[in-house]
Order: sequence, then C-alpha cells, then structure tokens
Amino acid sequence: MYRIGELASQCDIKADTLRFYEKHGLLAPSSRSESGYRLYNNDDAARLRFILRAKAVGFTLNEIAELLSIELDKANWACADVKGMVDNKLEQVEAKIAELTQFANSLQSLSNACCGGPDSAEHCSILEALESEDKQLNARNETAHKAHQHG
Amino acid sequence: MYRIGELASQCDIKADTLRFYEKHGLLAPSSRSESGYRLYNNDDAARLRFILRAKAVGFTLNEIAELLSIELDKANWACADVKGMVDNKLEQVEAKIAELTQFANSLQSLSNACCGGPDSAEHCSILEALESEDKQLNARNETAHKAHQHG
DNA sequence: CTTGACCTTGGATTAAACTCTAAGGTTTAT
DNA sequence: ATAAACCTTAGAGTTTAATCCAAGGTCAAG
Repeated sequence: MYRIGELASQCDIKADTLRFYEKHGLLAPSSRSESGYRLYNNDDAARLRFILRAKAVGFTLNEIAELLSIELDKANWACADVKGMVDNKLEQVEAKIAELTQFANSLQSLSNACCGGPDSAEHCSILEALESEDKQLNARNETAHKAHQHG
Repeated sequence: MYRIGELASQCDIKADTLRFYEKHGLLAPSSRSESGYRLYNNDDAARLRFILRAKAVGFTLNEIAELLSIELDKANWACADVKGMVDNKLEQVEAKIAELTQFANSLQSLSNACCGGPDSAEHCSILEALESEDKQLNARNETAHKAHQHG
C-alpha cells in the first residue's frame, strides 16, 4: 500500500496529477486509511503504469479512459477495436507531423533568406516575406546557400 | 474601408477572430464609423495578412505580437533579432516533430503486432504491451511483417 | 415601417492536462 | 510537545486561439 506521494514519486509524477486522474475517472485508490489518506495497492500501480505508457505513445487522457474500459472488459471487444484506436491515433499523429513539417520547411526558407547580421532590420528578408504576398514562404528547403546580402 | 465582416470574409476568418485579435493588441481598426462600427483600411488589411502569414508558418499569436512590434520599429532591431526568432521557432517545431515521430513509431509497432481481427481482445498484443514493462513499445518500425497470430 | 443582415459590448465556454492555493488535519521524529 | 513532512478538500489559474451568447443598436430594401 502506497500513499499518494509515494506512488507519485515512484512514477515520477506529482501527487496532484494522481488526484487529477482520480477526478477524471482514470484511477482511484482501492482504499483509504482511517484518516482519509489515499492508499494504492499493486493493481492500482499497474493501472497507473498502463496509463503512463499509453500517454507515452501519444494517447490523450480521454482515449486512455477508453482503452482502460476495454482493458476491464476485454472479452467484449475485438482486436479490431483496439487496433482501430491505435491506427486512428497514428493517422492523427502523422497529420500533425505533416503540418509541423510544413512549418519547419517554411521557417527554414525564411531563415536561409536572412543574413542574420547585426545590421538594421529595415530590409530584412524575413519581414519582407511576411509583408507581401509574392515572396513565397514555400518549402524549397535550399539549406545550402544562405544569402549573405542584407537580411 | 471595410467593415469587420467584409475584411473577415475577405481573409477567410470570422469577425469574432478579428475582435479577438483586437482585444489582444494584434490589430485595431484605424477608425470607427459614426455609429461605432469598426472600419479597416488597406494598411490594416496588410497587417492582418502579415498576421495570417506568420500564423501559417507556425508562430503563436504572442510571437506574432513581438514580430509586429519589430515591424513597426525596424530601424531599432537587427536582422539577427528577427532571424533569432525564426531559428528559435524552428527548433521548437523540430523538437515537437521529433516527439511526434517517436509516438508514430511506437504506434506503428503496436499496430504491427496486432492481428486486428474480430476475435476477442483477451490476448490482444496491444493491450499486453501497455500492461507490462517488458513488451517494448519501441521504434522498430518493422512495417513489413504484420503478425497474423492472435492480436 | 418592418424585416433581415449586419454591427456593438462584456462575459462565458471550449479543449487538455495539469498546477497551484488556502485552510486545515495527520504522522513521524526528536 | 512541537516541527517537518505529508495529507485532505474545493476551487481557481494556466495556455492557446478562438467561438458563442445575450441584449441591443444600425442600415438598406421593399
């Protein structure tokens, strides 16, 4: 039996987080001490580790709640259901990666176009690109030849 | 001179968004009609487009506010300052991409290990991996050979 | 002169996952 | 017996970027 602070430090999270998970139905201690302190047993700890592992692969707490409800009633769910959740999440993550990669490419183009010197930013290529339509912020990723003119 | 709805639809955003930007100091209309309607001129519109372009490359509104304050006072900033912001953002974006790539790899491993069939999830590899330490959720990305055993 | 589309304001709500505060009770060691 | 470390609760705050609401004013057309 662990008190909240013990379990928390064991798992490198805060006691607050554990209370938060409880409030949101993810994990309740299986008992309380006479004075009302939360007491977690090994099953509780295992459930917490399940939660943390699911978080580590990118599931949100809501999704983890769903996974936990499957965990507790495995017989009534199919592999297809579980795999569906994983594949779904994978798609979301890949979409986000694609978006961020776009950002990264545009930022790289901006950076490449700018001299980065101590001169006044009055003719800075980055600001100019943000000012006007035509200067494309596109993903050309010409990492090699940095401009050495002004900005 | 555009009223709020006009400028909004021109730029494919909502009037609410424009009021939000105003409240947060990003863009105020240069005048008001007698009856109090917001009136935006071409400079205002250009500023809005600056904001939207900066957003499109991944800057947050707070960061955009900073960029705008540089815009208005270019002479007192150096290219290095502007480029610094871009490079900084680029680092953040790349860090996020790295994290999400980790997620994607782990999710792919989980998915590969699961048969995805209509059978009961009682022995689902995905759930088992989340249950126990040793089943690694690591990024081995063996996309080719999907398991055909149970889950 | 009324209908409909548009505008005004301030404030509430959303999602996500905590994090912190205040005011107080419990345990443990000295 | 008292201080330090820990625990309890309810509730507010954080971040980001809107989005929605209510109650009401304005404007053009018919």
